[in-house]
Amino acid sequence: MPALIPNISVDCVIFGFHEDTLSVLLTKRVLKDPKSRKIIFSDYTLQGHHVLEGENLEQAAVRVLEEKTGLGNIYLEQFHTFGDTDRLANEKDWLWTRMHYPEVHRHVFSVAYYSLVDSSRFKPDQKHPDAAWFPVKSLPPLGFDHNRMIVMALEFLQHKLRREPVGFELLPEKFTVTQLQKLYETILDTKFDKRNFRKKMAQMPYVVPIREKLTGKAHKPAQMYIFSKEVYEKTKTDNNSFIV
Amino acid sequence: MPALIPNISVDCVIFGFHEDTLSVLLTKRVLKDPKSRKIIFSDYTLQGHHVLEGENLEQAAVRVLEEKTGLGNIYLEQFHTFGDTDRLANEKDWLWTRMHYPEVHRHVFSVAYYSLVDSSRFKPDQKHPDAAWFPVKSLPPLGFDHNRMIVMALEFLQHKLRREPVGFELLPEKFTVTQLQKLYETILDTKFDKRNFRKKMAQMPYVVPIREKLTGKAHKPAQMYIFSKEVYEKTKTDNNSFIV
DNA sequence: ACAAAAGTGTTGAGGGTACACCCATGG
DNA sequence: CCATGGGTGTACCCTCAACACTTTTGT
Repeated sequence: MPALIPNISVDCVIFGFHEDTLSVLLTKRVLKDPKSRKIIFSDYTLQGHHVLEGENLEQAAVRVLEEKTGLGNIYLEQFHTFGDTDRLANEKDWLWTRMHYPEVHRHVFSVAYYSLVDSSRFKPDQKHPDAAWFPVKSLPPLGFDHNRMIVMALEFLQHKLRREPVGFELLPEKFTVTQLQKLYETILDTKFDKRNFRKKMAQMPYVVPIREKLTGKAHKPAQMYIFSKEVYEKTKTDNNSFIV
Repeated sequence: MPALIPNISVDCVIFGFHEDTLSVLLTKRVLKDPKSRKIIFSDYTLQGHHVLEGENLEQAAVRVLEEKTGLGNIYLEQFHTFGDTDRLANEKDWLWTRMHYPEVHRHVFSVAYYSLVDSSRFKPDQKHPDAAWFPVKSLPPLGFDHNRMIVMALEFLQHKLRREPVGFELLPEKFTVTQLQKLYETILDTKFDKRNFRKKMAQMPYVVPIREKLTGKAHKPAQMYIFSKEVYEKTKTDNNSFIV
């Protein structure tokens, strides 16, 4: 493994959607006293790592995703770079950093990405025991400036969602209209009329009904759809405000 | 002056608006053979510089603007960070960099900002003889990956302009509706109906008519307006798609 | 008087919003 | 048979787009 660049890192705000809730994937961080093994503090952080020598920025983000979740081929978008000198002002963060990465500088610039994951693809278990989903609305104490990063990532996601059909990245391949509507309502923090929402969908050629229904529920089975990226690319205009 | 951080720079895409044209402020770059003083090559670059030790990112961008144009208090917005390993792949760029900043690394990460300037505030002259405005539509040969940066900056500006009233930053304090319309048409590359455009303006309480008319032209004098940031902040909603 | 840009209202079409009931299934 | 979410159509309003002529000045 090449050396890491001591003053540049990437952080990933990984969004997932479960049970009508938008969540972020966080990793538990624990600092123990090296001698007594007593826990000095513990909190959570985003998935992040320093960029390696000879590595492109985006490669670094992809690598972080892959290492921390095992997932590949994920929607990823850079949204902001954080470079204040006081990013590591909190003594806890500096202590932790020095302990784990002694070569790292005091002033680290972090390029932040957000990514959208079909959360059924990642259950925190097995090889990634410290990762867990937390609802955006009730986050645990976070290290570094990661609170600010999540808030900002959410704003970027909201803007993006209004302009382009990225919501599908958060759903399983096959989904129902109600699932999609819930997703939009949750992320944009609004309510939509069921009939009007379905009318919108009906106008989008890239939301394609398939010969399958969601059965097993104590009500009428729901028609399932897939998102066709191919149709979307062919039919999109620059005029596409997706919703609202 | 503190040492510069050898692998992090900021670049500023400075937009100005003159004579119904959107322009970018570029600086002439010349590389001469140190012995013969013969010109090896010459082209243009954006305004940029490395971040200094102990300096925040945004501070660095403000400093670059101030040093290169003498202007302060300018609209500034970060839009993307460029970090490909081959950013300095072009031999010219590497040659020039080594000559002027021997301490700089081969892999430099550049945080790019765009800024909007009332172009009447900066005429390239006096203390900044190498800076000049170039229409976005006809740029000279550019160094580094600055072409890509400008293209991307323009896309961000277009999105921003549709959502928020930032166009005023490119105009003098007092302006006419026609000037504003031309600005929107130029940046968004469309045409608007004069009457419909004026109706939109009339609905915006923060575009305030003043007791002054633009005289001296061989036609009916035009009403002048100012942009009230104060009124805007008080009346804005999250629902503000500004134009189109 | 003429050129040149400023300024001004109306109409029609389309899209968005509001709203209530029946349907198919599992338990 | 009942509870649960799935699925459907219409009427109104408001916003957006299209369109042509008069006004005021400088030369």
